[in-house]
Amino acid sequence: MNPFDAAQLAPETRVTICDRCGSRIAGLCQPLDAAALDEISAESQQVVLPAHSTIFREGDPAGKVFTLIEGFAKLSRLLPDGKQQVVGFRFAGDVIGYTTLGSYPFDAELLTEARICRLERRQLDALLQRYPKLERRLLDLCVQELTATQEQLVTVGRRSAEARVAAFLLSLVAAERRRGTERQVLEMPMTRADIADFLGLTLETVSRSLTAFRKRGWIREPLHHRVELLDVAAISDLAEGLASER
Amino acid sequence: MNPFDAAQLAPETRVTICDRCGSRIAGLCQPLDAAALDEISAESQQVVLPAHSTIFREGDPAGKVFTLIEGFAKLSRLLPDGKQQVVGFRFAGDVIGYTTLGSYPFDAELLTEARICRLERRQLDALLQRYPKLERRLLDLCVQELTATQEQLVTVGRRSAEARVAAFLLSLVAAERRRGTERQVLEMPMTRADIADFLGLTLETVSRSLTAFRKRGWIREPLHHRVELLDVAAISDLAEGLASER
DNA sequence: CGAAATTTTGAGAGCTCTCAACTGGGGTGG
DNA sequence: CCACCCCAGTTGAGAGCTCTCAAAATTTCG
Repeated sequence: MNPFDAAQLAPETRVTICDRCGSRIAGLCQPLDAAALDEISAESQQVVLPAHSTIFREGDPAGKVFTLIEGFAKLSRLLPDGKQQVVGFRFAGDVIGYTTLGSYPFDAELLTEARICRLERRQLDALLQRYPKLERRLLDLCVQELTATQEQLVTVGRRSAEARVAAFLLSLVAAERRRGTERQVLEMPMTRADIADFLGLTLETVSRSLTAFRKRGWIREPLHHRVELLDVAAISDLAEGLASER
Repeated sequence: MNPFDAAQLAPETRVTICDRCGSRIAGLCQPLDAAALDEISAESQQVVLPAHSTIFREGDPAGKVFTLIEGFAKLSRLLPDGKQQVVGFRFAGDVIGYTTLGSYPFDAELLTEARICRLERRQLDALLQRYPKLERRLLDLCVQELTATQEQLVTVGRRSAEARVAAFLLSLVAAERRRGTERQVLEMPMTRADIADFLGLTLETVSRSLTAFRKRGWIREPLHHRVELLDVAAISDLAEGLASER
């Protein structure tokens, strides 16, 4: 099931370099010097996986840690009754699957084809011992994730349907900015259902909200899985809960 | 405003011991040896604050880190339109206000009178350098918080009103267990409004749910701010989204 | 080109919110 | 000491937002 266990890693795809991960993006290795990068590179592997691959499932033993070099991923939890809650989307540069728990607390699936750097958890732990800066970096990333998740809790708990979708669009802009590239047309590889499961809505409600934004001239979807924000101010006001007095 | 800046700390309240924090509860100092405890004790202070004190506010410079020794606290964020989202409750043993960001990302208020251990952030950072185990401990705590917040996201995003209240009651049991003490009658110092702001509901809906549980014989509220779960199985089933086939 | 998946749109139902009134307890001031 | 007020909680009725169910339109992909 797990593509990493499938031993289908052709030598060509097993690039042994990870020192480019942190070039423009804020990856795990960012604070490391050249020597440390060499060491971590020797122990990590890069692989390219097709869209919709499963990186790991909730409950799997948390034996590996991943960094998304290129592409998009979705982290989600499943309820007993089958409903899904997306706990976050991940973008190039993000670390996925680091936990001090024994098993992963959520599913991680790719939304697009992606390049991923993977590292054995016990090798990472050894590196943490050797490079204290790395542990600090991990802590920083965890605090950021925690803050983002709390922000998402505010969105889901206290905003109207349209305000949630507006906040989601703004989070795409923030992620784009975090990656350094600031394009007009954003990539939005998630389906309406993914967005709905992230925002605590149904896919129909998400669709209606996006249609409403389009009709108001706030957004444009020039291509499938692409969106351009034409009126960021209006979208921000809506996300903040201010009536559109504009 | 901030009680810690008010310099009203009488010498009596400035106990310089923190080495009892981690006795039965899982505080920050848990992994430290006696020597380290002595050092951290010298640099931290214990204070007792009355109920409803503000520990810090969202946006305040994050200059101190707190450990709740005894009592209950509420962490919340405020939306521009005045609505509040409680991002978590904190119990004895929990660390509050550690962030790598420059300022606190939420308000922290006491629900009850509480004993708190406080430490300058820069002193903590110095300790982190000296005791790597401490940094590891902080990372563990952050991962735990993150996992709990994601679980809360599932609750708020995907469960019905009664299921959310049921999940909240179960989280009280889990917190009680985490503290080591396992009593029948749980302390529940939060108001209906606090619970509502935690669950993304209104206080009326929370009240109606609790009344329904009481009428079904699932819970009992022998005193103000106390609750006893009489039918944990039924409450669990409801929280899981299973219809009460029981 | 055809099948499957995704998205859009519609109509009605239902869950939760909003607004409101009432109750009970605790503190305060006359 | 007691009346009063304020706050927390409860309960009720109606409104509204979002969900559910359904079908059509559109896009993707084999």
